[in-house]
Amino acid sequence: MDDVLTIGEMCAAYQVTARTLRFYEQKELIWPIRQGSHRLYDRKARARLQLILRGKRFGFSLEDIRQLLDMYEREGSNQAQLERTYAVAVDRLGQMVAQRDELDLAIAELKQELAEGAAMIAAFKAAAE
Amino acid sequence: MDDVLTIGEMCAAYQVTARTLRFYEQKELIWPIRQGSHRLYDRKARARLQLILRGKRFGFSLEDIRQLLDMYEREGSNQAQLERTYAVAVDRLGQMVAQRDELDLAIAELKQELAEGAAMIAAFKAAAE
DNA sequence: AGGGAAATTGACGTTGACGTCAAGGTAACG
DNA sequence: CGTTACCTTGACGTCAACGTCAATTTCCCT
Repeated sequence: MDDVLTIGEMCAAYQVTARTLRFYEQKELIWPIRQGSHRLYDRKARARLQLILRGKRFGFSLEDIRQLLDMYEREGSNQAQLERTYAVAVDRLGQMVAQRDELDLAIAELKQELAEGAAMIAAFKAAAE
Repeated sequence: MDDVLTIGEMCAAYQVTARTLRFYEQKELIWPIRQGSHRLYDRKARARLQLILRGKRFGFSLEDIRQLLDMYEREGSNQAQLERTYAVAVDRLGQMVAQRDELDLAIAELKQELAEGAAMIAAFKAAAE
């Protein structure tokens, strides 16, 4: 109990499967310690996993996340890289807002159709002649 | 010019590729007229395509759309089927709302991080130790 | 020492919605 | 009649993010 978790404990703790953890490792998103052939996840690895899961909630792809993590792992205080990271985040935010607006629109439309009588029914009826 | 469009004209008119149209046909979403081996899209086919594209904007899967279209093509005024269609739409609306709420939350979080200084920067720095 | 639980690597499978050739058929224009 | 543009079918490829075996180790407990 040296502040490291086995893969099974990680699964329980973060609600992910072992396959997922190995997959992230293969994709170079995380590097657990090796004790023999077994994996052990220390604080750093767990912090990275948290960020990965967080990034996913924000809708970043795993590749986006890898790049973001890499930028910081490599040369944290580099101003240029810092700005690029910021830009990536702003960009993603823009996408998210756009996506939400579209979704809002679609929701409003669908709601109205449902209110107007019968879902897409009127529309579908029209198509069926 | 008998109120039918060739596949190429359809592509231009609806901003889809020929592959997409053939794919929809293969999935039994649309049935263009055949003139020899060539396809011709009449008003009905075009109406169906519009509905398909519309359904996609609502986030329905092609399979959902096929089922919805089928229900109405087959026996439009069947009360049971009508209710099932309605239920599908309500269900989908629920999903959309849930998705939007999640998105709103994520947007708020990301915005705050950006405001707090440096995107996911603080977080990523922490992970890099 | 034995035996079940937990881990390992490797490799192929899945899902959805098409993309991308390849190898022709056909139709319209001059 | 030729050529060029458009169309056809068929089949395999792609992308993301894992799932699902299978065949072995390795660990922990009694």
